[in-house]
Amino acid sequence: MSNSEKGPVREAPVSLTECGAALAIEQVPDRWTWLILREMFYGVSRFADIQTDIGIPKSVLSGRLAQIVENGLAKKEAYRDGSARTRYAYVLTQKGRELAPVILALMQWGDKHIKDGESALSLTDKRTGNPVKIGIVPKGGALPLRWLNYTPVDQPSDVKDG
Amino acid sequence: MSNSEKGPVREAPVSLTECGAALAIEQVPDRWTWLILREMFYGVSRFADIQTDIGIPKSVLSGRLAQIVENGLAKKEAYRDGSARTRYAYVLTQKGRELAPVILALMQWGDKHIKDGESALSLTDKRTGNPVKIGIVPKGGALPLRWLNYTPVDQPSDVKDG
DNA sequence: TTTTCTGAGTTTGACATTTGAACTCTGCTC
DNA sequence: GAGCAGAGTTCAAATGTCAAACTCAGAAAA
Repeated sequence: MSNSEKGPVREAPVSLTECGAALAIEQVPDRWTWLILREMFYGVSRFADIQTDIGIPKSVLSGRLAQIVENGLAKKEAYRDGSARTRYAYVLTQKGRELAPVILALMQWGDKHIKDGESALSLTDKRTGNPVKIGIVPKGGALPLRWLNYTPVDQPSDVKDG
Repeated sequence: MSNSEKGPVREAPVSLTECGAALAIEQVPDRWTWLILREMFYGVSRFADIQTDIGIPKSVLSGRLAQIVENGLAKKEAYRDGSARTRYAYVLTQKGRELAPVILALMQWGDKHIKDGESALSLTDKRTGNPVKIGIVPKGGALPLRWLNYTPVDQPSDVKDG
């Protein structure tokens, strides 16, 4: 990033109430909320599945899901597993889905700086199969989210795409 | 995003310990840490400046800064304001600076979904002056961070760039 | 020399949140 | 009508947060 270098900066040029980043942080304020959203990106949508996958206490999960729904990041949808009674799944809304670049940027950063360059998920352009990443692009130059394809790299898993 | 749609996903394809995003979240786990990093991106580096800018209790700031330094996101640098005694500033390392795409993606999302499209910061390509954004790009197609220029949009502020 | 000032903390004690375990509620299926 | 399972709620203990008061270092003023 860049600004003029005349003396130390004594305050942010954009206040907390006007800064999109600060406002976004209010809606995704903590570790658990991030991890829950990560699960939802992967398509994990049920209370118990999320709970065991990330090891969150049920009481906390319950509260976080309520916030997530209230903020419009996900919605509670009825589903029926076989002939069992109606249950609920939490699925991302458009607003929630559009957090994907944030999560992916986070992943890219973690892969580079914590995993020393090893990535557990490969991202490609669904049409061409070419690898993609998150980065700075001229306005209008980004690929739409719906062209993004992801495949786990290493461990034999059940999610795959074609 | 995309995966095959045969039944609900019951667990994430990438475990917490292998997922770059999950590992990244461990290093930036909460609201305060995000807000502190936001300050540092803007160049605010002094304890007292960060403290009053985001309204964090000193005791919490002290702890968070220690974590941030320990995780290698920033380093504590001596500085001397005029002839006064040596003091310390917290400045981002390369690792910390490379969180920029995450913060900017967050900002972009907040501007779109919380501020209804109004942005307080305009991002441009430093060489051409053309507007840029964060998005999905073919590998190798992203602009390097050092070409990024940001200018506060509206409020008469002291940070400017040319 | 002693005092004052200021940035950068630490300490304190009241308050809030998180945790894990146990409990509840609901409506199928046996 | 008993058992079961998913999705919670409730509880007490541990942990974290907050605001205010206190400490510490060293330069400068008195």
